[in-house]
Amino acid sequence: MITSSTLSRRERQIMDIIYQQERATAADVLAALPDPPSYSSVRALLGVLETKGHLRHVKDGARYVYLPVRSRRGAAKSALRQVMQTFFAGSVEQTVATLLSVSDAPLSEDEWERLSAVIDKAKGESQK
Amino acid sequence: MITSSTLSRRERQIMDIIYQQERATAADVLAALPDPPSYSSVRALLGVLETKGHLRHVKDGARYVYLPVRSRRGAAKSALRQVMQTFFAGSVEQTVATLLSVSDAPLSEDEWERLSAVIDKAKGESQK
DNA sequence: AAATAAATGCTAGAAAATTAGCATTACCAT
DNA sequence: ATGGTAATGCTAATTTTCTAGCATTTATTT
Repeated sequence: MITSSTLSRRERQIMDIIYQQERATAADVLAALPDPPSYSSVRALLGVLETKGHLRHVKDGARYVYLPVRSRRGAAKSALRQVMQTFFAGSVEQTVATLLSVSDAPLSEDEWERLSAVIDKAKGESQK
Repeated sequence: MITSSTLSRRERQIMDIIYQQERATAADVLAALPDPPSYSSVRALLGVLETKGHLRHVKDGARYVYLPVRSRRGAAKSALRQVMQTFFAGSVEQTVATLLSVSDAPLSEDEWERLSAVIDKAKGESQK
């Protein structure tokens, strides 16, 4: 299985950037990397990630645009599951509670509404 | 700042294990590591993590029990923030929605209750 | 079509992470 | 107290990761 814990430090940084941007060229990745290495290094790492099956690329004119092989949603679920297991002993409740304390700005009335709606909807789904 | 993206692969695995168990000896970590290396290797890595300031240890009889320097809650918040940024463009709402689809077993009536309570409580807090 | 710019393919070297071994020290049961 | 067990300290070697350079190919512009 492709779990983030098999990725090296740079590989993980790059995967995060590409998930965040959905798609990215070598130059995009370079621009977003902390302590950026050379352009060559970035390309080499993208090649490694492609070989390992985490990325694929499409051509856009002269250059490659890299895309994650795994869907964003799938990767997100794994990541959340991982955090939930590591820090909250698998408790959805605790995880949500902490999540609510994480956002920078307090949520607006509207956002609270939508959040409640999300919960109700999920609740409905689960009881079908 | 201590962000998980500065940790090497093994270091990250070890930190996860220790956060999950709250505290752990070298033997505990070894037992929990995937593709476990030798006992010596684990001890060496624990030493590195301690030098870098991520772990500390207390003595328990003959051996060291390692503890995270950073609080579990603090580390959890960072981890969640990171996932939220990477996969959900910072949207609490979307993150919660996905989180609800992650748990293995469907939530019980009771759990839904508590979840709603968590939301209401957080909502109350934010409006003080 | 040619010149230029910008991308890739490939290879090799440097740095960091990971591993293991051996000597030594600390604990515990008898 | 002492013999045995189980831990640590330290060091060195291997492996993996990370990096950069140069040759080549592809696209674009004039």
